[in-house]
Amino acid sequence: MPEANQFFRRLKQHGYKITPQRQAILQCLLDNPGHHSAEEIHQIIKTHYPHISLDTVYRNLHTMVALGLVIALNFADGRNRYELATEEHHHHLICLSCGQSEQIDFCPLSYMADTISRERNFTICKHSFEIYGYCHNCRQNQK
Amino acid sequence: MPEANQFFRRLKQHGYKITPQRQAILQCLLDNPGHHSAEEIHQIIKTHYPHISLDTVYRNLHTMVALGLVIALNFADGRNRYELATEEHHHHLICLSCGQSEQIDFCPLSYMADTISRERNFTICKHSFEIYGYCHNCRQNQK
DNA sequence: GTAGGTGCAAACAATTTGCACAGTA
DNA sequence: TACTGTGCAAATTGTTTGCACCTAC
Repeated sequence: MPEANQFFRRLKQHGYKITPQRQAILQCLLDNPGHHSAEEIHQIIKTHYPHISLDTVYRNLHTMVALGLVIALNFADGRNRYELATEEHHHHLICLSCGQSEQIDFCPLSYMADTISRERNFTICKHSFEIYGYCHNCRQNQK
Repeated sequence: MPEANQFFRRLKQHGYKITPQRQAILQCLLDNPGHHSAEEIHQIIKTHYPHISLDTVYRNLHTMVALGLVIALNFADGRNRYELATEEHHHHLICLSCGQSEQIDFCPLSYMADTISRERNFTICKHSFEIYGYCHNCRQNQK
């Protein structure tokens, strides 16, 4: 696992042990680009590592977010999604019918961040920009 | 309640009855501009209408969102916020420490909506754009 | 060997639902 | 009167936590 090593190194640097569970979670995120819920990640890992518990997935995603290895997204369905922090920064078009999402490369914050920090005296940590609606396929099927 | 009548009319048009609970919820949103969680709305109403149940608040907010009278916002803390659909469209700066929010009048979608609908073949229903960080006060206090 | 990590089960918080009764139209 | 709406309690969903055992280092 070539790419994975940089993540293991960063875990170690912060005093975290490299357990098989942590390896599996990172490998899963590397192998499956895009955002996934904790439940999805758990299901994917279980196919080749049946004994991992959902709690462990949550716990480790949480620490990986805290270390900046992983980014957490909150979508409108009340379920968090996670993706590797290395992925290009982007936002999403999310279909309310099939749940599929496409990327939007444009980020409004890139134009606003400086102005907001300065004029509003606000330290920006993270942001969300997601667009919900119906994709081409689902619109067709509903007619 | 002058302003409230237009909402009652729209409920009636769709075959919904005007119950005191529904009146109280709408009045609460009219009297308290901005977004509030279901729990907050329930607490506010209980001060002068002690017998309303939280379930009823949820149920009615849900139908009001479906009718377009109310808008639901999902913030990062996993609790939905609701505001009247008549309020000026805006987004938020949300402090991760004190939870207070300020409005941002700028909406990135106003510049992108047409392009996305056309180029991505996507029917836009709603969107989120919220910026999280630390407000001036909280940054001061943490030092 | 030892501290941190895991799995299990139980706890939690936000929200939804089934059901019998109550209240609007 | 008829049927929608309500309150209560219980169920559900996503996530967190306490605890005893396990394992990476």
